[in-house]
Amino acid sequence: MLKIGKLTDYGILVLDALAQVGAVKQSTEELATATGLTVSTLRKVMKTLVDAGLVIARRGAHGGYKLARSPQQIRILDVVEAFEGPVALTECSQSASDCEIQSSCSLVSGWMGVNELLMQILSRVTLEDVRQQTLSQHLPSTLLDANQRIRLINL
Amino acid sequence: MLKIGKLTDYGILVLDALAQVGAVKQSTEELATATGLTVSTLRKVMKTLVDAGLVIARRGAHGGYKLARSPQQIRILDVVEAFEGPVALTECSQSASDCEIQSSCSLVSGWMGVNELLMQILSRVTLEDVRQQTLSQHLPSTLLDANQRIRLINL
DNA sequence: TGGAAAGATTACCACACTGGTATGCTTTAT
DNA sequence: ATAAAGCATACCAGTGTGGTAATCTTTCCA
Repeated sequence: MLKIGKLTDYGILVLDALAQVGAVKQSTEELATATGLTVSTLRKVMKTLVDAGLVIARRGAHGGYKLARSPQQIRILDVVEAFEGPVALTECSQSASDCEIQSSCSLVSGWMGVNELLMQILSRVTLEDVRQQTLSQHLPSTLLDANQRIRLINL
Repeated sequence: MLKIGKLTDYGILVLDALAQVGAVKQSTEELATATGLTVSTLRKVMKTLVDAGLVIARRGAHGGYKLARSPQQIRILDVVEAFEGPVALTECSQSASDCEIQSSCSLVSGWMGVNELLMQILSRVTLEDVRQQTLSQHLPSTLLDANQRIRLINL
């Protein structure tokens, strides 16, 4: 399935909600109703978002959350890495040292390339792109045919 | 971490081993020693590979496995989908109907775009690419800078 | 034609991870 | 001082993954 976790998805959801209201601070309660998440779950999400520096929190009375920077400056990669850790398709792409299966090591650099490609994609898509749904319009599947592989890779 | 499962990794490993010997059939035992996997684990991997039509099996005495087609014709996407099922970053990208959290639905088409992008990448990288490690040479990270986002997306 | 070689099928289990929830602590404005 | 609000921690159930074994079926060949 190659999926991201639900928490990551929730993270985007929250960021979207925060982007919607601009610079206004939002409390946990407000975000809960805006996103449909429970307060408990939200807390966990917010912690990750704050730790990653994507959201700024203000404690105490009249506190709340707001985006640390504009939606155009928030890369999907940042969000994914905040929740899932470093993008590493295989164990080896993460720490090249502790390979259990020796023979697989010959393939490591091949996987690294794929990994790199995916990261390039995720780092080029921003929260704003996802919010505005611009990607799907720009990407009819007929637009890219098999001949364009080299161009895509060499860009 | 956004990782693929170990079994998927093993799958690539096996395909690599099969590619190495060309048209010669390989038995489970031979593949086990070639890959460093146990026979039991291999059996599970082989079933998936055969079911997906990536590998052809011949039963009975003097049986064995061989690639169903050339490494250039085996897309990484095929392998990933064989082991992981359809690529779907979020639940919604898979079946748009059963959205639990209503508000998230506004973001679905945004995610679909990202999903589509990833699939495009994975469908353009072949087993041969990974084996020859051509990707990493073609992809110094300096080659793609932030300005090229639009070009990548519109390609 | 029977036995050996080889793949196919099924089932089971331990472990880790994810998602969800609750409980209590610390900070800050008024 | 007190209430509002975020922070930290811990716990638990369900699920998925990876690993392994036991048994069945097919095919070749002596």
